[in-house]
Amino acid sequence: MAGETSRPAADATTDPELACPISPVVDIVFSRWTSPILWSLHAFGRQRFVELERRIEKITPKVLTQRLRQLERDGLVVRTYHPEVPPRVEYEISELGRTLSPLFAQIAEWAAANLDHVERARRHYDEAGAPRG
Amino acid sequence: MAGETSRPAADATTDPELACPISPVVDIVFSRWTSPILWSLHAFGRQRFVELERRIEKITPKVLTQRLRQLERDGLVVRTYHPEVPPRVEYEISELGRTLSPLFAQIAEWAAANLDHVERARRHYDEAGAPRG
DNA sequence: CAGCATCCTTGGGGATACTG
DNA sequence: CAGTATCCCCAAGGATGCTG
Repeated sequence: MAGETSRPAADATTDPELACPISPVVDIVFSRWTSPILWSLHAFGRQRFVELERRIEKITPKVLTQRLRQLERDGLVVRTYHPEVPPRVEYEISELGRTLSPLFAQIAEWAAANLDHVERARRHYDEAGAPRG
Repeated sequence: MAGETSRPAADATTDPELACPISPVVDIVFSRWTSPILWSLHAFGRQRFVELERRIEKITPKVLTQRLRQLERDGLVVRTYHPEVPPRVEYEISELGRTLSPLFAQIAEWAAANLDHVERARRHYDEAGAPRG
C-alpha cells in the first residue's frame, strides 16, 4: 500500500461495522491462543500435536484442536496426517502463514522497545492518574 | 524504536506461560475493540466520547469506557477533561500510541495483500478440506 | 455529554472421561 | 497419540436506568 496516510480505504469510513481495516486481520491472526501457536510453529518448525501442547503450557487439547482447525481453515497452518500406529499428526506454517513473519518481527521489535513504557504508564496511572470527571 | 533488537524481554523466553514474545503486545494492542478505537483515533484525530461511540458502531458506552480507560492506563491514549457545562472529554493518541502507526500500516498492507487468500482457503476447506484422521 | 451502577445473558474455555 | 464428547462455570459484554 503506497500512500495510505491520505485516505484510509473507502470501506473503513463507509462501513460502520468494520470501522477499521485491520480488524479482520486481528480476528484471524491475533485471536485467543493463535499468536503462541503461530509463533511456536514459526520458531520451532514442524511439530506434532503433543509438542505444541507441551510448548504452549496451559492450553487444553480441546482448545488447541479448535485453534489449529481454525488456522488450518484460514490457510495459515498445514496439517499432515500420517496413518500409522500410533497415529502421528504434524503441523507446520503454510506459505501464507510465513508471510506473517515480518509482521511478527515488527511486533517483537515494538515489544522490546516500548513494553517498559507501557509498564511505567500503568504504574503512574495506578499511583495518581485516576481520571477526574 | 531504535536499537534493542537484541533482547526480547526476559519474560517471554523464560516464562513458559507466555510462550511467545508478542503475546503481551497482542493483549495490549489487539484485545477486543482496541484496534477500532486506536484506528479511529489514529485516522480521524482527537475525538470526543460520542464521536467515538458513533464511529465505532455497535460498541456500548460501558465497554467503550472500559477500553478507553485501559488504553489510557497503558499510555496509548490521552484523555482530556474540560470542566464545562455540558462536560466535554476528548481522547487522542499519545506519543507512545503513535509509535504503533507503522505496525498498523503493515497490518493493513498484509490485509490488502492476503485477505482474499484466506477467504479462498476457507472456501476450499469448507468444500472438501475437512481433516481425515 | 460522559459517564457509573446494576442486573442479566451468553458462549468461550476448563475439566473430565472416553475412542480409533 | 490425537483427538472427540459432555458437562459446567464464570467473566466479558449487553441492556437499562440514573447522575454531575
